[in-house]
Amino acid sequence: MQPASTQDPILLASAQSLETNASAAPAIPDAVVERAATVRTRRGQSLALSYDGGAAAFVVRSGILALHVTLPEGLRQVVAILYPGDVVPSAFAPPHASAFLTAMSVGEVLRLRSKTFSELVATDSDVARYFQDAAARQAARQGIHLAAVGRFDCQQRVATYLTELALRIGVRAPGGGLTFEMPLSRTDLADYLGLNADTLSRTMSRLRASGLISFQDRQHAVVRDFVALAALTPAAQSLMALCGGKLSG
Amino acid sequence: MQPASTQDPILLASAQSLETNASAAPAIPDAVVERAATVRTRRGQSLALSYDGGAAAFVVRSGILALHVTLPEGLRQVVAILYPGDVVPSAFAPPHASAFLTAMSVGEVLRLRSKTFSELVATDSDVARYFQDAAARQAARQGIHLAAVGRFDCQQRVATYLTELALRIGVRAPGGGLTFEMPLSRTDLADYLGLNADTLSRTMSRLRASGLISFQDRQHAVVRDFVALAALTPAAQSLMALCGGKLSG
DNA sequence: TGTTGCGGTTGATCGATATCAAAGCGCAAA
DNA sequence: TTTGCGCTTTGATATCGATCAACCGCAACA
Repeated sequence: MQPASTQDPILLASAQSLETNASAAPAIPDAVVERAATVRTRRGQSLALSYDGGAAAFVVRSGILALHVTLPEGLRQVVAILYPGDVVPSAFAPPHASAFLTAMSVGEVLRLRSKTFSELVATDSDVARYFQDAAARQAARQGIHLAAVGRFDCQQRVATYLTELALRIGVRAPGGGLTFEMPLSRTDLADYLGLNADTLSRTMSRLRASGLISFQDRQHAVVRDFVALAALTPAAQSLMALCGGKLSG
Repeated sequence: MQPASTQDPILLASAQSLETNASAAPAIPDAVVERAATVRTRRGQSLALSYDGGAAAFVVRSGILALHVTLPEGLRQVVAILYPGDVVPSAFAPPHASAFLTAMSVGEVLRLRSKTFSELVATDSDVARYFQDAAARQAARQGIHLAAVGRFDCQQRVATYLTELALRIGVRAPGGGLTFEMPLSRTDLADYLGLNADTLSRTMSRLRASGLISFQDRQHAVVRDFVALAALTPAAQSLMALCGGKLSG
């Protein structure tokens, strides 16, 4: 496979078929919904990973969440961004790392006791299949993200993030391009990408200056040239496969 | 069959005894073993993630493996190091990323068709529980590792890796300290830690010069002062919880 | 109305790490 | 043995991103 170029037909195809590719997460099994408490989130709300002192498991129904960890010395890292369909048993979070979930938008999250969820996975084959799918999707995304943090330069990381968001939640803007709401604050995004917030801001400004993106306000981005943006990230193809289910051809 | 650590089943961290190894991987369910092909690995051997053109799932029985990905522009990243008990369905690997498994030591790996494994998880509650445990352990480790790559400086990353290895496979050396075999080459380790190989080599040399570690040869490390080494990584506590007993004092 | 605080942006500077280059080492094939 | 090659180490230099500091916009609030 070739690196992405601006002429890449796959990229073009994706840019043109964005309306249809809204995320392909399978429906959450009824057995899970029935046994879960529904939590309606608002932006900024944080959810403890424990629940009456016991472990909990979360399933994202809608909206976007982030899983934060803080290690000693004040090192903060956003370990994962969670989209609808994703599953987070509290055991997924590293121990002794002050882990917590934060809602980045309004949405709904299902919460169960870990034991309940675990039993469901063990006894209900639909839930088991659902869990396997979710775990695989999330692991694959984490792999890409690790490669981005470990190997990409600043601009590539930012382009990767923007490309993923555009694919996941972008909608066609009136003047052409794709609009979406930026779920993470600049600070959280820096913690996600392994960058300094100042550096991130500079990189954003450079992308804005180059005309690839623009901002209505800090939280509303417009991708003016998706193909050029995607060409900036070495992970473009992988992102298409992960986030744009309809273009696998 | 087993890695070198069988000589000393109880890990000792300097003078402090570790409690029973809470993180010891549970036994692989018989149902998995019965349906799997056993692959005996030697160091350097690579295993394709597909199997007769179909997806495969792997379960590590003994030894250590690495999951490599290569993104366009030649960016290599070791996405995970796999220890006994770990599970890797090929769907865990990012798509379009030239992913493959490489054995880093002699060992045994069970290989199944993905479909077979998936059905087992869906129908056998022991397997389902096993898979959940493995997925959680691996996700938690990945979280720590992401934080290390995203937020730690060079020395902290190396100390983190060495601490984890010492906890997992270190055995007490005659002259005091903990010995273990380094499963990754310097190049692979650099790709795992998100560092340049030159920089990694320099950092190792500095640690060696400071007396914390020494090398019999490139692949045989001796941790001379585990406590001091662990003190260099902000993730020490998390690693203790994930990889072995806990620091008692 | 001013004050305070927080998050974001931008500039100037510094330093850790990447890059480039050269040499040593280990190992396998010839 | 020699040859060759890949991995490792080490030195010199370059550079990207972090750090420090100032300022802005905005919201909460007295």
